[in-house]
Amino acid sequence: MLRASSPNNLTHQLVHELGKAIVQGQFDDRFPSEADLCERYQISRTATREAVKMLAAKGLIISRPRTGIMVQSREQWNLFDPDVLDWLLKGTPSLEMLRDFMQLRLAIEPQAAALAARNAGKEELKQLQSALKRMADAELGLEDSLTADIDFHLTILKASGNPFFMQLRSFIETALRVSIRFTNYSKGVESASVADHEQIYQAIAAGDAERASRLSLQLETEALQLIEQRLKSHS
Amino acid sequence: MLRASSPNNLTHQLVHELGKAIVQGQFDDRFPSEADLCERYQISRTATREAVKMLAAKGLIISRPRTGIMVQSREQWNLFDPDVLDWLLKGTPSLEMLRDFMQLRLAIEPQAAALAARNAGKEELKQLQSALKRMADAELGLEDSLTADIDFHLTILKASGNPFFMQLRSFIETALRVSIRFTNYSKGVESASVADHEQIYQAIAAGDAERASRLSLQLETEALQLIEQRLKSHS
DNA sequence: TTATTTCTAATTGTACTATAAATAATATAT
DNA sequence: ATATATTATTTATAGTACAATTAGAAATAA
Repeated sequence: MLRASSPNNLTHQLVHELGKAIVQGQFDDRFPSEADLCERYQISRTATREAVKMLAAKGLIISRPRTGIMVQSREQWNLFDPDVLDWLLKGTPSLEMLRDFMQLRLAIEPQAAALAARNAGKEELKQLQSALKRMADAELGLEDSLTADIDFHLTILKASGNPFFMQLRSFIETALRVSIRFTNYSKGVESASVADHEQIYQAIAAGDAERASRLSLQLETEALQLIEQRLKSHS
Repeated sequence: MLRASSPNNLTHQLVHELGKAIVQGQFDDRFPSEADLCERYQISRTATREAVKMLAAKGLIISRPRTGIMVQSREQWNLFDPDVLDWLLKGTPSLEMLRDFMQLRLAIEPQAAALAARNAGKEELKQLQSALKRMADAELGLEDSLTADIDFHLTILKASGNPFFMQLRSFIETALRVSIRFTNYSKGVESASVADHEQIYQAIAAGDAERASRLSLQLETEALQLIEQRLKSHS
C-alpha cells in the first residue's frame, strides 16, 4: 500500500515498485490488470494508469484492450534508460551482466577518450584533474574512491563533445557501481589505477587521440579479462 | 484536433505529436500547461496527462505542481529511446548529427563484430548470408539496398550475444537511415560495399575476432572520414 | 530599507464515476 | 468444419471534484 510524498508522487512510486519487480523477473510474462493493481496498491485507477503508461514508454510492458498488460520481451526494454539500469542494478547483478557492461565500456570509452583528446576544453581538463586528485586522496581515506573514479570516466564522455556518448553516462556510472560489488578496490589496485588514469589524462591534455584511445582500451581490457577469468573459474 | 484510432490511441498520437515538436525545438523551454493542451487538442485531461507522463518517462519534459511542464535540457533526453531517435530523424538531421551517429557506430560495431566472431550461432550466420545476398540482389534492382544493409548490421549486433549491444539496434538502424540522405548509394559504392561486408562476414564465420573487428573499423572509418571531409568543405 | 513570514492563486496530483471502444473467447448458424 | 454473430473482459476516454504543492505576491517585522 503506497502513500503520497512529493516529488515522488504515487505514480512515480508505483513506477519504481513495478519497474524493479519487472526487471527482476517477478512476473513471468503475465501481469496484473489495471483493476488488480488498483486493488493491490489501494490507489486510484488514474494513478495506476499513469504508472502503466510510463513503464510502457520505457518498453517494459505493453497494454491492450481485452488482452490486458503484458511484460515485454527483454529485447524491448530500453536498457539505456537510467531508471531501467537502476532497477537492474538494484537486483543482484550477475558476473555475466558485469561482463556485458564491460564489453560495452570497452567499445565506448576508448573512442570517447580519442574524441576527448580532440575536443576537450579547458573546463573539462580541469574537471579531469580534479577527479584524479580526488582519486589520489581516496587512497589516504580522505575521499570516496568510487565517486571520483566515476567522475573521471563521465567527464571523458562529456569532453568527447558527442551527445550520444554523453548520453551513455548513466550506463557507465551504473557499470562502475556494479563493478565495485565484485572488485574490492584493494590499496595496490587503486594506486595502479590512479597512475593509469593519470596517463590517460595526460594523453587527452596533449591532444594525442591515438594514445588516449590505446591507454583506455588497455585499462578496460585488463578489467574485462579479470572478469572473464573469474567467470571461467566459476563455471 | 486529434481523433482516436487504435492501436494509435489518442494518448499515443499526442505523445508523437508533442515528442516530434519538442526534439525539433518548437518549444524554447516553456511548455503549455495540461489545461492548454486539452484546449488545443480538444481531448480530455486524462489522455493529456497520460501523454505527458510518457514524455516525462523518456526524459523530454518534467512537470511539477504550480511550475507546470518544462522541456528538459537535451542531456536529459533518452537519446537511445527508439521513439526519440525516430523524432530526431523526422526532423531534418544535420551533417553534424550524422557525424555524431557515425562516431558512435565506429565505437560499437567493430566490438560487436569481434564478439559476433566468438559467439555467432548457425542461425545468425545464415541471416548474415541472407542479408549479403539481398545486398547483392539490390545492385540488380531486385531488392531494397538499404533494408538489406541495415539487416546485415543489426544481425551482427544480435550475434554479439550481448544484450546491451542488441539494444543499440534502433540506434544503428536510425543512423543508417540518416546516412542515406547524404550518400546516394551509387552503383560503384554499393558493389565495393557488398564486397567489404562479405569480408566481414567471412571473418565472423571463421571466428576471427581480431580480423572482423579490424575490417568493420575500416569500413566505418571510411564512411566517417567522408562525412568529416564534407563537413569541412561546407564550413 | 531589508528580511521574514504569511497568504494566494496557479498548476499538477489523486479519486471517482460513467461510458465507449477494442477484441479474445465463445456460441451459433451455415 | 467454417464462417458469423454474440458476449464479456479489459483498456480508452471524458468529466467532475477536490487535495497537495509551491512560486510569487503581499503583509509584516526588524
